Amino acid sequence: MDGLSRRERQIMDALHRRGAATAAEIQADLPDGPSYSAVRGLLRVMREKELVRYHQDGPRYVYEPATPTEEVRSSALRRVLSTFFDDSPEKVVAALLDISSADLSDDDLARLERRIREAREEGR
Amino acid sequence: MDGLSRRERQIMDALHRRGAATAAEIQADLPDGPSYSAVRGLLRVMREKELVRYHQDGPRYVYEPATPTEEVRSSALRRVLSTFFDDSPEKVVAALLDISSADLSDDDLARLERRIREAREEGR
DNA sequence: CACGGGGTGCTAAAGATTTAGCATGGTGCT
DNA sequence: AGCACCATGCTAAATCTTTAGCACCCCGTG
Repeated sequence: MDGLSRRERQIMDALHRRGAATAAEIQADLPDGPSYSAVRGLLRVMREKELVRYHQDGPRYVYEPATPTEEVRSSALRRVLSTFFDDSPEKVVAALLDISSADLSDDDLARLERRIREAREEGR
Repeated sequence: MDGLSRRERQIMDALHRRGAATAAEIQADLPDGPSYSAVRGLLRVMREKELVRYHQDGPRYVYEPATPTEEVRSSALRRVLSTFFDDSPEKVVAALLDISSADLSDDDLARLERRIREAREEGR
């Protein structure tokens, strides 16, 4: 079985976004309001599949992704890069600016610019 | 029903990557070698759900995504941005450079830099 | 013309996922 | 102690996905 089911993905997303969460918090993040019971059922299965880790926090479990967010993050980015942007980082940056330029201060942009300049200098 | 099933996602990915494809081409792109028949079954359902469009090309159908790639693309990026990068474009750029700096020529980087400078100038 | 090849549609069954609901256990409060 | 509350585990059923396989159609060729 390759890949996650729909709900599993939603849960993993919530977990990566929050870092760690209880069943109730996860439930709150999921679309179409599944029941609490349903969420716990899912989590049980995901525990068995080792998709999530958990540790006890007083009376409840706190879940977190079994594979570190950094890892998943770069493969997610890679996937987007290759399926939607033709493997062109430039296109990603363009889209990124499109999406969020409204929310970017001049400082933010300056920081971006510097990042790239640094990469350039390193590369020579 | 919100979101796609596992196979549906795989198919949509293939379609976005290729722009358009026949059932056989799609099959070739899918993990775990599903049968041709299975692929067509999926496609039939997806047609009904209006996830894909198709048009006849001689004897066969050529499929394409029902919603234009640009749209999906930016929501995919948004999703990654928010679930993995804390809504910080800068972090995305950093990761992007990490992932692909090997493949980026100096020119590429210069182009990136310019893009950002332009955005900056526009914003003032 | 008959046949093979490659496409289509469809149905029905196998398999996964997702859900509800019940049983159980701990904690804190009166 | 007994109750309410909030967790947990589990099973069994509903639902959705995914698959195989058959029937049909069109086209090119021997």
